[in-house]
Amino acid sequence: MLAAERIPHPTREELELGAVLHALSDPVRLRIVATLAADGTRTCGSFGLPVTKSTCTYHFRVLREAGVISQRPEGTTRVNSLRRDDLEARFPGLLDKVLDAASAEAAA
Amino acid sequence: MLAAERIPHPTREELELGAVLHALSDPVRLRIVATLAADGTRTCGSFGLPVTKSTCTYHFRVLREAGVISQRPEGTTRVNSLRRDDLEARFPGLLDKVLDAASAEAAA
DNA sequence: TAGCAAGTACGATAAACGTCGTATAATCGT
DNA sequence: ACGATTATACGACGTTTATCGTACTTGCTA
Repeated sequence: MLAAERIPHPTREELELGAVLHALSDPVRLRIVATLAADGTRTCGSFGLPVTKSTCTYHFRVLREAGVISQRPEGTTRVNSLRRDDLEARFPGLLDKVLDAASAEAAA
Repeated sequence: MLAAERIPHPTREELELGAVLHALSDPVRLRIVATLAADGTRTCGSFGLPVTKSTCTYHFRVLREAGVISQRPEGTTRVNSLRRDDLEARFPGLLDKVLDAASAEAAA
């Protein structure tokens, strides 16, 4: 049964600014995105997030449904990656500035 | 009674990315910000927003408390303006990219 | 094949959000 | 002094959000 093969992702054209900004406005999710930006692809469990597994699932789903990340099943895990190209195509420069802002804030 | 003279605004240093992104993630508020960006300073009532007055008050308050706009009482109205400089100082380039993204989305 | 590890599904819950309506305050004109 | 205008305050309301715990599924591996 390869049902998990079909995890729904919005297309590039379907990306909505409001949903993206909302997805990025949560500290846990912003941390996921920043980690992913620095470090390529990661499984869900490898982030050391201060929340339970089910809450993780929830946050990854919010990010995926907003089109910020994509998830690909691989064995029992899911490999996450940033949808840099799609975000850049739809909202040029936005992701980078958010990431800059996040590290600027962390440095303060 | 000049109590209304002291509307609380966060300082530049107090701006938080999460709060700013959340403030910008609502369509009504994003429209307020876009209008303000295009048009300098405006009173609350002059936006033609599709919500009641009390909801307007609410949205302007969210934007002000996030540090996105400032409000200055003037007669019976409040004059709103974007806190461009503070946002730019704290999160360089962010506001412009969000505004670009908003108009890109509107054009699609 | 039996167990383990990684995630998901689902239900519960408390808090926050966006909206409204009504009532109130502050200021300007007349 | 009065009314009109502009906006806030407060309470209500239904919805969404972020969180958890428990139960389940899936695939690897010993």
